[in-house]
Amino acid sequence: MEENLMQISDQGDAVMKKEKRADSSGDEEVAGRREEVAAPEVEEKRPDRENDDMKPSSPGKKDLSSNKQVSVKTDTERFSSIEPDYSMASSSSRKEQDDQLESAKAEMGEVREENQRLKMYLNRIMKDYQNLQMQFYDIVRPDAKKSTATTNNDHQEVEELELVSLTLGRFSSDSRKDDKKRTSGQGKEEERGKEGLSLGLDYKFVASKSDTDDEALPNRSPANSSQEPKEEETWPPSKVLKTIRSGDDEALQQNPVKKARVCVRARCDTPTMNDGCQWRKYGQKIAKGNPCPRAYYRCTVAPSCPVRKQVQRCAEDMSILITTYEGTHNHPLPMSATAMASTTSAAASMLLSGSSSSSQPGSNAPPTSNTIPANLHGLNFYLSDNSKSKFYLPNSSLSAASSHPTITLDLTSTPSSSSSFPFNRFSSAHPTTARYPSTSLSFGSSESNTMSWGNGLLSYGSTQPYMKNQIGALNIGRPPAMENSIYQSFIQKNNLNPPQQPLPTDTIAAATKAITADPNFQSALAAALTSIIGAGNNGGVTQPAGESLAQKLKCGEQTFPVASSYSQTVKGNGCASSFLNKSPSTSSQPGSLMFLPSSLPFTTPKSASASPDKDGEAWKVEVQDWFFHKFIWS
DNA sequence: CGGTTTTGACCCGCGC
DNA sequence: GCGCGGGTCAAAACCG
Repeated sequence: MEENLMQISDQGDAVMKKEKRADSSGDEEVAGRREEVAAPEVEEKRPDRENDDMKPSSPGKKDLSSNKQVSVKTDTERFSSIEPDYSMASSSSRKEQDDQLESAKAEMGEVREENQRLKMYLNRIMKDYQNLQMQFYDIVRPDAKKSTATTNNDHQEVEELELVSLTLGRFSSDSRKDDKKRTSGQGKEEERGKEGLSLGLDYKFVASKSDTDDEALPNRSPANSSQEPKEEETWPPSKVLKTIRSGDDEALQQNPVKKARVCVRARCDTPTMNDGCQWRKYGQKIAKGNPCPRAYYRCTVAPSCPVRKQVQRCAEDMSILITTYEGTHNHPLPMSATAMASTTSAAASMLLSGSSSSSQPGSNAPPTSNTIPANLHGLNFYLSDNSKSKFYLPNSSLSAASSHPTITLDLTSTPSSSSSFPFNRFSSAHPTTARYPSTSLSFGSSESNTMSWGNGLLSYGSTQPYMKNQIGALNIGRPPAMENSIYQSFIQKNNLNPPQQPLPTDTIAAATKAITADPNFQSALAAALTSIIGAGNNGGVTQPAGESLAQKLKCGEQTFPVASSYSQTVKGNGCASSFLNKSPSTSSQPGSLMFLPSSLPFTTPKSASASPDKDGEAWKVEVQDWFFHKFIWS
């Protein structure tokens, strides 16, 4: 699975590159070369061309079907105007030119063949991936459900999950109405987040009832189940659009009922971790119980942006930086910032969805794992069954009084091995969140936490400009030299096997996003690749000048796996970096790694088809490992 | 000079 | 009502 998916990505990348190359070869590269190489021989080729016209499939000539051939002709004709110049050439040089033309054509043919081959690879890999994903669901879901019987619709539903709504923007919902509704009738049915995800990669569940729901509400009564489609129907895009139009900013701000916060714990040597956004410090306080001052920042990307963050060192471990995000950006974000923004938005939405149900007056239902996915499902997020069961809500007694429900993303866990990572979780114990209900997510990559985000928390934006942005959200900045050195020193200090790739700077975001994108991975991959390769040129919005992407973020470093099977098995070298170096998207941000799939090794897909035979546990571990490495190291 | 940071004052919610 | 603590404001200081 791990390798398979990586290969998918790499293959996909390669294919896309090839495609691009092939496509461009028709009009640019090859054409250009033709101008240099083929043109001189045109005149000489004229008899041949006539022959070609007479005998299109004449032996000895590469049959370059389609546009390339046409293009050659066109060029040939175009260059026929300079024929007299070349008529002066000697017969030997003509022969050379002829050979060059032949070689060029042959090369094009090879490229074409290779392209076809790679396409076939990609298709095969996609199929493998699908199969593996199904198997993965089969394996993971039982764990998630435990007592819940697995339905036979899983595969169907998995396929349905491939419908990805590609939108980016604020998605505030009329959740309060819904909440009221739900409160009265179906406490567990909250399916909408309360806060829109301005930067979230919205995965919209388009298909019919999802497996998530099934799993999310395993105990759901038939009546509830019957209501579920209704809930789904009450969440059509039109509603979203309406909400958007009506200005959910106002709605959000006018409803301070619960300002969800996303707390990110990560090991960070720098005063603040770089999430790609521009922040201005507007205050500092000594919080009770923590000698370290808490700094208050607000987003300055847009003057009216309501997003704020608090940064504070952990009292227990000064190396841990606790960053708490609050609010939703109301503006386009720099590419480098979309990841964190999406992450926090997703987490916030999760939290709101989950907490709201439990906080409903009269609702005795604790925010069990079942609740969350259901809530998320309706809105922008979708948690599959497995993730539901593993979603950890330590505080089951979310009080309605809490004004700041907090979800914590713990990136501080230190994996001792790829398969047994400590599951660091903390919640209300944390000073910043002590007053509020909290939800912990650890990205340290224990099985549960890793997969808890594994199903479509985030999806991919469809709008092209935003698509770029979203892809950018997957970017993993390559740390600058200084940072890298710090990281390396850390690795050395801890006697760790240094990874072969430079430290990803947007580790958190990348991990989160990638993890959350899992259920839609296939379609998203294709779309993203298409977008990236198609766009090719830039990474979208440039990094704000205030902070360099990789400047500070050194978070989650300890979550990096050591001597992973991934790195060893897949490729000895930094496949990610190798791709990334080639990535056209890196132009806008030197040193930035763009788009997650780039991290995937580009190797033969053999492991993909080989892995399905693994027993459940080993396979699961590998999957986890893959996720971990993929997201952390990409 | 404009933007950012610092820092004391102020506001507000909550608990007693 | 009062005190506490969190959060924000805004003037001054700082910086490039």
